[in-house]
Amino acid sequence: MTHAYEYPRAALAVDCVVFGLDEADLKVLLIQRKLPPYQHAWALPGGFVRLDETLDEAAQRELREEAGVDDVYLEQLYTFSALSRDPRERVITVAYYALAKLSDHRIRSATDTLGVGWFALDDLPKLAFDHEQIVIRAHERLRGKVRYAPVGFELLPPRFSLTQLQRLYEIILGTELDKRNFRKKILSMDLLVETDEVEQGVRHRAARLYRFDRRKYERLLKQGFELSI
Amino acid sequence: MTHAYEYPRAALAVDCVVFGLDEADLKVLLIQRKLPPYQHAWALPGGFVRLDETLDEAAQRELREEAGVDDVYLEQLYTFSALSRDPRERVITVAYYALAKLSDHRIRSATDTLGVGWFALDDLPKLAFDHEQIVIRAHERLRGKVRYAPVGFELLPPRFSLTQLQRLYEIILGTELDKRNFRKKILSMDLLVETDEVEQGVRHRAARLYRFDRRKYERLLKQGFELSI
DNA sequence: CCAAAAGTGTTCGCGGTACACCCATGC
DNA sequence: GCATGGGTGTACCGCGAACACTTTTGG
Repeated sequence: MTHAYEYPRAALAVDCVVFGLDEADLKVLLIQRKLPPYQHAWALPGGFVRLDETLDEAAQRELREEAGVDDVYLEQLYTFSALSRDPRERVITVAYYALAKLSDHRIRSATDTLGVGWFALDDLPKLAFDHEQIVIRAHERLRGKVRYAPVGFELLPPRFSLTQLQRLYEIILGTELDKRNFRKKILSMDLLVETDEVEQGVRHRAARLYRFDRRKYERLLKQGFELSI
Repeated sequence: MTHAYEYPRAALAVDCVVFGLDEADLKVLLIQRKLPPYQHAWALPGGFVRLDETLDEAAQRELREEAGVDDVYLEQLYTFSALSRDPRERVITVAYYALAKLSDHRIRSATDTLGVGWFALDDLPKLAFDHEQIVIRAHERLRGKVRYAPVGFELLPPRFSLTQLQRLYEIILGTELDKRNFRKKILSMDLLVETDEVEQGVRHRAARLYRFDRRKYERLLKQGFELSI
């Protein structure tokens, strides 16, 4: 038997919502489409899945090829299947979201795109296909996840100040947090290690830098510890 | 243009983990395969997606056709894409999980299955394909979700006793709960309405029955209320 | 009257929250 | 010396946790 199923098949794609964080905003990486449909419109990086790769691999490949993004935290989000989400034909897309350290990425445009850019989440251009919905879903997931899993660190450099970390939570959760309470809580979890470095190039007192102790977190996880912000 | 993409395509399927709850156990609905591969093995209900239906529709249709299950809470879980998860050819499957009221369902077997049955989650037979992994993932999701969303009620009859509800949480979370604390907490949320009915046919004091006030829950949600068990 | 489960309150300790001032540094 | 953000402690309150006995009902 060569085919389990001989009916016409939908095409299968992946699309990625790559988040990045700067001083003030959560940003999303978009590419500008070179070809129809939605020619010249901004869209999520993504493309069709090949027969010899898993979905995770397809997502990573597309990020690399289309945006020059590599080595990011990547997680499957949801599979979108509305009947006419692609005007050409039936295309079902498995959406992923990724967390990138903005500073890391010399993002670049690829051959089948016009450009690549970071856009503030609350000021996105009009997007191709159902990509706006996908971004909304990704944001919801990130908001939920950041509270009980240590994913926020993926958006920060390896060494960061407590103020940076607090701002991360404030931006993602959309709430203000009390500085003293935040520090007490975060430090009491005992998952941050104080380094001997301080912030550079600021014109006020430099903040101490910390790093996240992933090993310790994994150890605590196995003992039933549950992170919660 | 008829095709966005002319390369060979993976087949796309859906598979459903249907949970049900009895006095003592969380159960999963399985069907016995009539045809190869994995002939006679137990498997999740599921099948290939048609071009004219969304994934949600495909999942509902398969549940109806293969197991006679209708009108259940259904939620997309994860898309599985390991290269040789199906020995015939490349098949990617979108997994769903469903919550059914055990009493409701006169489950029945369909023409391309040998039988249908409920199996205790911690005593499953060997399953076809990667279905065991899918079940594990579904269970994790249910455990997580039940604590901050009112999905447990989907497993209970419309009117239930507090003891039934407590047992539900104990079974899903795998922990014992204190009766007095549980009642205090649940009732303080003010989401259960006391009915004037009591349990029938027990040979001890009959428990009062409650129902979940979904309207009120939706109203509170909009006001920023967050359920938490 | 006996077995079985329903139903009910109080105490204690911890963790969340509210809140304001001094300190270090660069310019 | 001034502007800017870094860094710190305490008091209060509410919620979760621990814990045992009486009541109701059917058989």
